[in-house]
Amino acid sequence: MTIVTTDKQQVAQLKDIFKRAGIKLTHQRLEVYSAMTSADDHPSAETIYLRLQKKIPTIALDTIYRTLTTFEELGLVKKLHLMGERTLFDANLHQHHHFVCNRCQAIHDIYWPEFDNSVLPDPADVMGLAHSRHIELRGVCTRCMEELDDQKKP
Amino acid sequence: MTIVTTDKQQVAQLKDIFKRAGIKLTHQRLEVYSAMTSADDHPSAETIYLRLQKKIPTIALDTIYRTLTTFEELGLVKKLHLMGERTLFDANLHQHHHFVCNRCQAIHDIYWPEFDNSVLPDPADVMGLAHSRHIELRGVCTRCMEELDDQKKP
DNA sequence: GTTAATGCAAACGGTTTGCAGGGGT
DNA sequence: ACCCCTGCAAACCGTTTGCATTAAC
Repeated sequence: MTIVTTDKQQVAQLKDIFKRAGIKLTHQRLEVYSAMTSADDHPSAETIYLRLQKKIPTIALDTIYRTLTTFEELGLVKKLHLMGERTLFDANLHQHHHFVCNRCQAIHDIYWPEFDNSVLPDPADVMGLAHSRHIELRGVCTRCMEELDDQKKP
Repeated sequence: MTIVTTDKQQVAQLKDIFKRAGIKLTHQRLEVYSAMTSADDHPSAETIYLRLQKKIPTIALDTIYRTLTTFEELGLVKKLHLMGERTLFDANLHQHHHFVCNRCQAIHDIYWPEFDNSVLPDPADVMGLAHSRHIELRGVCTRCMEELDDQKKP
């Protein structure tokens, strides 16, 4: 489900988006965006920071925060508030949901178009107009279940 | 959907629960529990703190945090991480979901047993065993929609 | 009387902000 | 040349923690 684009395409897209928004396309913003779209997990600001330090040793953590906030305002990334601790960021803009493993904290994407297109129950409909719907499943992931099984029979 | 119990029943229930857990039933814990079960919103620790200051002027905010954490470990309340900012607490233990108004930040409970009992899609099933499922709807509540309409036609 | 819970204050960690210098347009 | 963005450091705010006192058992 990952959108594969060449770097050149990404840069051209970004240049256009930033031009429309009237803000500058800096090296840091490019790298943060690249790190976000190439991430196959749901990184925190600090995770992006650590990953970029190899490429840009002088980058500052608050720049990551500012950049990701800018990206969110432009609709390039979404914030996730799953674990209650730090904010996570997601560059996957396709409608999807999340499975969180309570043991290893891994987060997996779930696609469920039948749910996305289903009609909300009456009580929810009366409450207002829902623009978005997000499911958070919590449990134990397959790998952790295997590890737990292995512990039982040594 | 609110469970109505008399104070005496609540105290008896709590005494039993705390005895089993081997911890003390203090005045503060009683009042926090009472404030939680009588709340018809989804209060933060600070909200509970402000509400209790009238009854217990010397109560401290960190006591609220400790108490609510204890309650959560006992399964008496649940933590909510909806808005990304502060943690909210919910004494409604019935399986339910939430509608968050993006305009006024109001949070409404949604009951949707058909969803709760529905079979998860294959991809989610492969990821692991889901113990809980929670939907977060976001949009504009009915009241805010009316207010927005009123602004349009003065 | 023993032990755990409270209140206070200080620490903590993630995030935000004020400011001066540097880089994009 | 202009102004925005960055890096640095300090502030910020919700939450947690160490410690002495107080209250529940």
